[in-house]
Amino acid sequence: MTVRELKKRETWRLVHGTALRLMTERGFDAVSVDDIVAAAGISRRTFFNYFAGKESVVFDPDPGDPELWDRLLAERPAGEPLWISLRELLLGYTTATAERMILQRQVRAASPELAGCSREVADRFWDAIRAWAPSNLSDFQLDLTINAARTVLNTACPHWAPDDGITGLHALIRAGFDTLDWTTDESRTPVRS
Amino acid sequence: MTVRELKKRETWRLVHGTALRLMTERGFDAVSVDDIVAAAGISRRTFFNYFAGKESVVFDPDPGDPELWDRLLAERPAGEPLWISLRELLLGYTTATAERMILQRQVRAASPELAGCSREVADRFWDAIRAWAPSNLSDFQLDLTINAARTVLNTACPHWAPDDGITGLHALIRAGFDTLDWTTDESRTPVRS
DNA sequence: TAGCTCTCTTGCACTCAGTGCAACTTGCAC
DNA sequence: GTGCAAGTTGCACTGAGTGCAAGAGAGCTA
Repeated sequence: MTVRELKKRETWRLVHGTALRLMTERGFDAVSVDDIVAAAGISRRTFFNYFAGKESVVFDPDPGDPELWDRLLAERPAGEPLWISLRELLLGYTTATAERMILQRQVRAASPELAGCSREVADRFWDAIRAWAPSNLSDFQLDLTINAARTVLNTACPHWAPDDGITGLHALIRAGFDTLDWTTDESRTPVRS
Repeated sequence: MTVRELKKRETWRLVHGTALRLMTERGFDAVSVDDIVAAAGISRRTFFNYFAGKESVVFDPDPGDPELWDRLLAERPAGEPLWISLRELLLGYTTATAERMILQRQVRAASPELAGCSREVADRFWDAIRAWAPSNLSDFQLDLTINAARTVLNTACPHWAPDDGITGLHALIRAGFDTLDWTTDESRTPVRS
């Protein structure tokens, strides 16, 4: 890891942390990009080098996350039903990033304007899963299965009281996967070979 | 229907139609609000009286839709499993608004920038459904069920070739509801009494 | 360590979305 | 017709996001 890469990662986390702190205090709309860059001590233009927009600062994955995704995907045993894999991936991811999940939840609590914004977990994570998932499904069915998992998380988050800690979220995720479970019909349970 | 209400409805449809035509030709980002109001012959400020933002002009429900929702909800027989009701509601809604669905699909085809924007059917429609749905479910399970139906539609739309007409979309919706079907386990099939 | 190069940062000027306000116009009721 | 309420418009403003060109700093090589 070169000095440059290290600095970039540090700056990313500085800006990210600063922004989420301010937004937890005042709400998303009440914090301008100028507020963030002033508090973080960088220029306005640099902010947009790191983040495509103001929403990205809340929802983009940590620069270290792709490594985590690879590890989580590698841990899934061959032959596991896809629906179970998805559940375990989400549980693993939310465990490893519990601190961020709670922060994001607090920003949302302070920012009703973010309501319709389902991006709890980065798109790129779902893309990685889609590329990894078994191919014995049509494109449509694969997208549908993955989007259903996404929906479990997106539905669980607003019902989650972050005071309960990350285990509260986990309970909702498990309940959601159980509710939508379609592994009861063995004949259409997709599995990785 | 007073003259005022009639004019409002006409203006709404004029602006909506003009905007979607321009966006189909050039793409969402390449059409500015100034372009729309110039083509529709209204003032910039009036545009924002009708629509909360540029996205709203694409995704807001037609002023006549709430009437349609009421009719569709009233048509569902008592005792029908919720999952089936949701399927039929979506089929009914997309049939009645086929023309708009196709237009929206074309705008999306011309506007990759709208990709992450799952709003095929207005939030207010889902709110109406949530208020109507059976109460023998926890809040979480109800939200999850409704969001799962939403996910079927949101997943179906990008897989839909609008050249196939609305029946192409219907086939995908049916297939999606079948894939996620959890009425196979009778004991947890929610039903309206 | 001097010098070259490539990356990242910054300031500036610009476009466009969205809002508050006050003046004006038009439908509607009495 | 007069008066009120609803709808429209122009204007001036804030804030997000972008293109560009100049400058600062990292990293490599001799």
